[in-house]
Amino acid sequence: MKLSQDDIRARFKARGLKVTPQRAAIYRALAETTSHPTADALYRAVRRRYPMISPNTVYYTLGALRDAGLIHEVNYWHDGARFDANMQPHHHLVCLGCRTIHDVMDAGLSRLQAPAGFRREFQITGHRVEFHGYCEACRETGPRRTARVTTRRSAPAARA
Amino acid sequence: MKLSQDDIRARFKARGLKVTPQRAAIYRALAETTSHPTADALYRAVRRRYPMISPNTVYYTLGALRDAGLIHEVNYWHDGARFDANMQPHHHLVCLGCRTIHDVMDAGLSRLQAPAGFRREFQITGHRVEFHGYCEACRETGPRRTARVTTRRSAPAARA
DNA sequence: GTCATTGCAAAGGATTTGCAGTTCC
DNA sequence: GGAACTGCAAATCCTTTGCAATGAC
Repeated sequence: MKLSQDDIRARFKARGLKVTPQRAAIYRALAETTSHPTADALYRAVRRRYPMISPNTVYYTLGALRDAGLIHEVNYWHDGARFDANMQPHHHLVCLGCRTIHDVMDAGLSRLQAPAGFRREFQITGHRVEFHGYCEACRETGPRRTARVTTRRSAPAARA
Repeated sequence: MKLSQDDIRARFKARGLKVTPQRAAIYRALAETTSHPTADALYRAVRRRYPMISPNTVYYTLGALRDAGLIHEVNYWHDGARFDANMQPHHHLVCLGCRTIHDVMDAGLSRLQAPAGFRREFQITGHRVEFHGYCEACRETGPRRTARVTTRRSAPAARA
């Protein structure tokens, strides 16, 4: 989506974000692609126009935009591959507070289909449903967020 | 799930995997938890019983178990946080070949509900559906796999 | 005996931190 | 003026690689 400088300015203001050239460039780059880039890819992209920009700024900014509700972090599970020996079809519920992952067995969810258009264009092999929410213990604490993007360091050690 | 040494042996054999103590320990640790641990968490867990085990072995073994179909890699998207400026409710289709992510707008998918039991126990804030498959270009090549676990290095640079 | 598997050591690379200087409001 | 933001440099830590030794079949 093409955005004017004023569009961006207005969106930032509406969320109480300071407007800086770097920040606008990062948001613009993300808004104009549908490729779901990583933070690093955005860093590289924006650096073409702002060679001085630092990784720090990109990571910090993405965290700020996310917390402001201007962008989505598509996958919270980027803290490393996660494994599961349960081979029955099932889905997951992730607590956004403590990041615990619960198994959801539900036959109905396993019968979902992608829209017809995609079924023609793609060979669909499966799907997965991920519910998000808060467990009882985390209900009051709200989302676990830092100013930065990732949660790797603060994720609880999985008990295996 | 509790597994006897023989169970494990049988499962490995059935898939043509060599049986080694380390390998069995890794699989056992994963089968006995529902916590969806990371590779690193499993490394730490198994190391308690096999202090000599190397990270290499754990990563290598997880890749082998996954390729053999004995375990699932729950989240392929562990190659870093990915972002999206599209704030309308939507879902995703991931090509398992080239890792491209496509947006799927479908109102029906957005109305899914978690099973009642979970709705009581959790405060559900949303959900996400992720379809997996192969785009036309990748249809013949099959899954992109290495012996190892991650795909970080080989993921295509997102165009932003 | 052969080949997959393992351990060790070291490299790689994305992400994070501290901090000082700068910019926006 | 003050708080938020930025850049720089360095550290961190998970993950990967090369290679030689080992062990399963």
